[in-house]
Amino acid sequence: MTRNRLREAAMKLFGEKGYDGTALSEIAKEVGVKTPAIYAFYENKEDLFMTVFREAMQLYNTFIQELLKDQRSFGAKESLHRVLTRQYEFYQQNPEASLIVLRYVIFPPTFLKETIEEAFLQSDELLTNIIEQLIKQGIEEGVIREQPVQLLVDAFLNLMDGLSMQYFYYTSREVYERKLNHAFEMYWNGATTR
Amino acid sequence: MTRNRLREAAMKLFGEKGYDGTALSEIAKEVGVKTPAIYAFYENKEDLFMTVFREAMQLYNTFIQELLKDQRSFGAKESLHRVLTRQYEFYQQNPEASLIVLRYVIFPPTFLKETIEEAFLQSDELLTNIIEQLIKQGIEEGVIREQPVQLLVDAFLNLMDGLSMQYFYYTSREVYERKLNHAFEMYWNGATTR
Amino acid sequence: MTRNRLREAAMKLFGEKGYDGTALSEIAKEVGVKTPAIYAFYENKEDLFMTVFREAMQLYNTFIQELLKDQRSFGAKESLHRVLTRQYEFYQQNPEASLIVLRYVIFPPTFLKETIEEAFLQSDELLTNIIEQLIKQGIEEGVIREQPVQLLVDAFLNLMDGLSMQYFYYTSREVYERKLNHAFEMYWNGATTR
Amino acid sequence: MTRNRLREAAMKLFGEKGYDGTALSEIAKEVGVKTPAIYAFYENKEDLFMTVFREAMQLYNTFIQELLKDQRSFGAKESLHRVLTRQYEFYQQNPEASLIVLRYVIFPPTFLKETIEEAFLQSDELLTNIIEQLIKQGIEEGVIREQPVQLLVDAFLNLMDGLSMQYFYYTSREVYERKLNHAFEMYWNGATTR
DNA sequence: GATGAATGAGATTTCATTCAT
DNA sequence: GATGAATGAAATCTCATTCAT
Repeated sequence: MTRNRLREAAMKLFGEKGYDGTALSEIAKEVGVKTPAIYAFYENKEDLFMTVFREAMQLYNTFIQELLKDQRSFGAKESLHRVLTRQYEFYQQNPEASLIVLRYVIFPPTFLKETIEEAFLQSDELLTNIIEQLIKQGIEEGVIREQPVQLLVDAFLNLMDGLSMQYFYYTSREVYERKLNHAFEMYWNGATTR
Repeated sequence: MTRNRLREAAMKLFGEKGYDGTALSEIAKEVGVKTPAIYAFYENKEDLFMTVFREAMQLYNTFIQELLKDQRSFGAKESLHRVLTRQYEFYQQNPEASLIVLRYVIFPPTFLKETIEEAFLQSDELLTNIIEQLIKQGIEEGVIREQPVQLLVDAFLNLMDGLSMQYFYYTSREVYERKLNHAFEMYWNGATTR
Repeated sequence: MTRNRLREAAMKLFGEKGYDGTALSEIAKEVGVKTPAIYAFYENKEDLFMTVFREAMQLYNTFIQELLKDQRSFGAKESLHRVLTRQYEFYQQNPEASLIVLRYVIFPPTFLKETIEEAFLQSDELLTNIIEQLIKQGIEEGVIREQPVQLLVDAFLNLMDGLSMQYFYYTSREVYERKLNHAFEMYWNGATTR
Repeated sequence: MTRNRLREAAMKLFGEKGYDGTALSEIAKEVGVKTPAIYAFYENKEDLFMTVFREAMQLYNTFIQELLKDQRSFGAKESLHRVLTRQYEFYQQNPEASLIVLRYVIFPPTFLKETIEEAFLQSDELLTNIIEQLIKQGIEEGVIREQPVQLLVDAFLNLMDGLSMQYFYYTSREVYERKLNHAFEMYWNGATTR
């Protein structure tokens, strides 16, 4: 139990204050335990961090893999829009994991720059594939205008990245939802046949 | 001189390794000076950081203000596209300042969360105004289809944010330029009259 | 144990060399421990000092309170003389605590001027009351000549203060005892009926 | 000029905050000059302190020597009382020097314990002599009762020491003057023929 | 599993002092 | 005389980590 509570506290604090900005003692205190207790479960700070990061990354990966299941059930437009809302839901339901992923993908601590880049490229690739399929589906369906797939994919991924950043610095829910819908609407305007 | 070289070294290191991850001794060593020399020029670590952050923020603000000058000289489409390429140039020409702004706007050290948020909201507002004007101009010119301005603005800002994030984790120049152009093309498809 | 030994070493060194003149490393070394060990028991230097000062002050207060118990058992003359000898004994048996009280009552470190003044005024008041009672007792007994009580109290307290100072700069035992007895004899000459 | 202003600032600060508690930079700032300027006039911190201490000690010595001049002009009672009031005046007119003398006679910094003890014993001896003469004069005059001179001297010096201490921890003027007069009155009661 | 005690390494900061200008 | 720049030494304090219990 303590093991998990430590991991959760670490996830929260590493996300909020960063790896160097978080002392093991803070994590221990959050759990109501003394610092050395951490070493009963984790080899050292790095190990705890890696555990946390892996878990966050895995949650994120799972989320992306689940995007696959939805696919064929809806039309392309709804599917793409759902990708955005589900990303949004994921952020809301896993705020700490999301923060970790975002933070350390952009700003990895020196000692695991490479590990993180690899881990992330994988899920980035998977996501790219999913989007690509949805778009192809849309083209097949005739709702998306015939045009280079990469153009549509790049733009959509860009849209997702923009929304990710905005999620973490605009706190207001309404503002964010408006931005999400506006961004998608414009995208769809550009993508759709008319 | 030393004062400036310290500031530059600090900008580089705070950007790369974060506030807590950067020791004053590293900054001093980079400049070829002993740690206490820093205190001849800056009150303490926080002061040095704030100086660095303010400078970076000011460079960024200046960049945004200069976007204004371009405005009427081109058509709306070119103007908007130029906003993106100039942002790109700014990142290339001021890689350290950009990194600082991006990093600390999203992940401020606890002790200056508020200061940073304020500072950033200002330039965000200015940027929003500029984009809004360009879009209105485009509507007047008849090249942008009549539709709610906020829709167009939100989507464009989202696009810029997406590109900002991508700039810092896709190192390849070609990939980035492709993404920039694709994102803009899709945007313009959605915005333009046809 | 270490906690107490640190407190004792601190009491000794703070008394001898002053707050600013004593490095935590000296205190640690005296106890045979490394400096950071101090932080396992005391929050910081100030905390250690305050602990030490409070303890010294409390020893002193206890000493004063115990003066009360003696009271009625002897005649006024012997009682007053005993006050002096017991103060003397207290200094001898608690040389470090005495030094701390004396030193920091007169020369408090800036950061606790007020705390110390308050703490001291309390015991000063108690002492005043005790002396006052002894003197009234003496007047009742008829051994002290009828005269304003405050006159007798002020003079006696002054005498005690004088002896306190002298205790710390005349090291010789004989000299001190002579001075004590002379001072008291003269006092009594002035106080007594004849 | 700067030399003197530095000495004055040092006297004030060394008196208030102690040798270790006073940074050269504070002294310099008080004078409106940068720290290294001090080294144009004084070899180092110790030198500055010793200059200050010597000056204070010399003022004190001068004061004691001037007590001699008064001597035969008044009766013994008035002379002795004048010793106290002049000591009081000295404290009032030279608060900083007095504080220095008092502080470092009781609590010398380790590096000049011996120097200070010597310096002080001299003036202590001189003072003792003066008091002794006044008392002998009083006995000759017949106003002081025949009794061992040392008894009277010890008691009087004790009285002076008590008043010195009290001067520095009772701030109120009225209280101090009352205490002075009361202490002397009692002393005189014990000393005088009746 | 958990903790108290302790430490080594190192971080920030202060300060007396030097030196070239 | 005075200062700006710099430093060595050292002080306070933090923190990850170890180890015996």
